[in-house]
Amino acid sequence: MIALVDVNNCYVSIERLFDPSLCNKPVIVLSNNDGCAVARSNEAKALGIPMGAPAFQYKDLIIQEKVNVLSSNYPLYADISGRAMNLLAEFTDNMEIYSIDEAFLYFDGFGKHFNYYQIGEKIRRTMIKGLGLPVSVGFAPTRTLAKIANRFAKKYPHIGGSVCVLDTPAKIEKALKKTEIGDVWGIGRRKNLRLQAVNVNTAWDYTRMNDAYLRREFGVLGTRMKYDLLGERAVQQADIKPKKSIACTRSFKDMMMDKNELKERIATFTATAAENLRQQGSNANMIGVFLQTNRFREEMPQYNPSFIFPTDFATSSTIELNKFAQKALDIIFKPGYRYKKAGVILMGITPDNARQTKLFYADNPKHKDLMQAIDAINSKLGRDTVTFAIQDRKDKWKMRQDNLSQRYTTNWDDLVRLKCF
DNA sequence: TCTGGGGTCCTAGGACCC
DNA sequence: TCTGGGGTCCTAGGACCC
Repeated sequence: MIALVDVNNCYVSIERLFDPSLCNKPVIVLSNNDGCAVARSNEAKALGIPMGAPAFQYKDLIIQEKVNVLSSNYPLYADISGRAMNLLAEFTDNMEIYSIDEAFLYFDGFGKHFNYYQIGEKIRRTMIKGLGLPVSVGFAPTRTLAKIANRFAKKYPHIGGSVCVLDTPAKIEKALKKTEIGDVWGIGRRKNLRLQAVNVNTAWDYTRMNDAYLRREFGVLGTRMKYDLLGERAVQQADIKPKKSIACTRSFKDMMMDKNELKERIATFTATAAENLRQQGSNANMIGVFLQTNRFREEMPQYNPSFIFPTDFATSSTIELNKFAQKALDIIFKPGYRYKKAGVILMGITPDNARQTKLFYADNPKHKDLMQAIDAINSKLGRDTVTFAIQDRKDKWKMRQDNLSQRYTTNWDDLVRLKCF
């Protein structure tokens, strides 16, 4: 069996750990620049605030219903997520961390008569007691079914208290018949529409489709999904692999026209991406840069250029990468447009120990030591202690974060304070 | 006024090889 | 009139995930 464990309303639950007054109240957490709702408490969901809702469109409802609105605090969420994963890792020797708030736990070889409800309950108790986070647990023979089991655990918490076990063909069939096809893991908006057009409305309907048709219309993923839904493992566990692309992209608070300001942004994005690249011990062979105007302002002229530069050699040096990034910017920048978003993407990533050397070009060997020194200082004394001269010292580009909680677990100055009465 | 960020995988088609 | 067969690699774009 495979368990999918996920933290309920993850970011909201984490905020509640440090501010219990948020419990039992509608709460939403917003994306960068306080843009869209990316996490909602059950109370907020009940008010009809959808996932990804732009905050300004729900302003009236938020005021009227006294919805607590928070800016996202990613360093805090990443730290708590790490602790949650450590706790979960105690339950099995084979765990796949799927996202910041979910993990697949493999219970292979535990036998038919193992009591999965009990282990599910134990996981829930452990997470509440050890960390204060509410989780849902879904058990099933395959990953796609475990996702469905997890949905049921959330949807019908009275059935065994947020644990759902799909362990017999009869239970699986019943669950599939009750699951709309659009809610299946791997069916997005497009495929949902195409399936409904041929009268496939539930996950069960999908398993009744013939293989050749699924292969032709939905590719290999289409047939794999069918068998996964029937309880045969067709969707394999993902290995832990280094990333194949590393990006740093941001929307700006205001639209931007000045090329020098964009140069600074691109340099800063490159520095961040390169730092992540070095952290996984890799080098990049290509760097892509893009600009975007504001797509929501249709009356304004639109321009969304991008350019991918092959670097002359595999490198993780911020200095080298930024040279290419700036060249790319020179190529795509056109004056007169108001840019709303920009980004840098590192691609063609290869590990440090499998580096293709070039005959005519080489990395400056001094860069490696320099980067190591910079990374060491920044990791010890805080992000952005050492930056490149082209980078602004942040103040100017501060995101809109009107309701940011403290970095309770990642910054000494933000530790929780207790008062003695 | 205001609308996120960071990833993965698959496929078809082109270009190339012997 | 008529023009093989069997591959690999790369890329852009689409679709999906949280």
